[in-house]
Amino acid sequence: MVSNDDVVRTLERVADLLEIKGENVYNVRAYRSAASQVENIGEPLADIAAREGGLLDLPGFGPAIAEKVGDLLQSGRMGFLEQLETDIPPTLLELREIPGVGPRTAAVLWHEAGITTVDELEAAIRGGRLGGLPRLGAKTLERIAASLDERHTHGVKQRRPRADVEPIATALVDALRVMPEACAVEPAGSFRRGRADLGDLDIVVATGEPRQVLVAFGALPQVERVLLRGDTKCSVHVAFRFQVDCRAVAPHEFGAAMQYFTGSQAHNVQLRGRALRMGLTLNEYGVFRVDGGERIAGDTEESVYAALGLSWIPPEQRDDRAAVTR
DNA sequence: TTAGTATT
DNA sequence: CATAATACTAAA
Repeated sequence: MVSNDDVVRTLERVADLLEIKGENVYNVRAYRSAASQVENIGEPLADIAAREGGLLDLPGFGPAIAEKVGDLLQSGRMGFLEQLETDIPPTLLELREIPGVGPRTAAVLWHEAGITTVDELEAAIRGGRLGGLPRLGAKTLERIAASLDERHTHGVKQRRPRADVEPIATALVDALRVMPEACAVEPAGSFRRGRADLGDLDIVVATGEPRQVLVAFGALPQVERVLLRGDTKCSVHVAFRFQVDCRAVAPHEFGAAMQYFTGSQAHNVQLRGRALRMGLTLNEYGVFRVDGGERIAGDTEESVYAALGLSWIPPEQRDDRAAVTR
């Protein structure tokens, strides 16, 4: 019995391999989009496939993907994926998990250096035989080496249960709120959306003195290490080497910044697509008219949604099912 | 100036 | 024909 989750994982694997293969972005996107549709369906795909219209009724499913998923549901296998896996070593997918190595770099390592596994990459870097590859300069190799070291000492970066993050989030937010320069402080990201597992924590601070606030943030007692600090953002590690990003924004941009940093990514893409269809553009600084560039919203989250003709959507519902299209 | 990666 | 926008770094 092939579950919907199995289908999602298979489609995503196909997309990842196609991406390394260098397939055109729309083709890759089609598989990702089909996967995300399946994620949001409560009903077993096998039932949908069995009735009239079948899988073609699903948004994001055309004849090509419907046929391949049909194979998978019937036989538990997808010939197309198996063929891809013979063309492209699937171990390349593990390379992509190294920070700084994306699909293009994985492809270069494979084609130009015959590297298909993390171990081979490590050996090649230590042996200094990765010089002169296209787009792989000294700095980039250094960064990859550092990522590999981090992987050895601390393992692969893992998500934390919400209960682990909650106390530290509260402490950091409270500490920021005490600062006189901070006009408003709110956690954003997946934390604000109420997710159970968190990859990192985003905190947005409205302030007229970003530098002061970010320096003070980096000096808080909960902070174990400052990863980077600029004029708009300070990234740190707290306990468990959990990453927290503090973002300083101008007070009148707080609403747009909260909207952007709360996400989800899929939700932001939908909102921005809707904005374009209305002759508007949305970014983390506000809502603007495409022609003229006049700013029409962004002080508050409500104003952002209102400018797009929507009522405010609770963060918990900001996924790709939120009704923002049309 | 362009490419690639990362971020929501 | 086809889902957004921005920031940053390194390479060329």
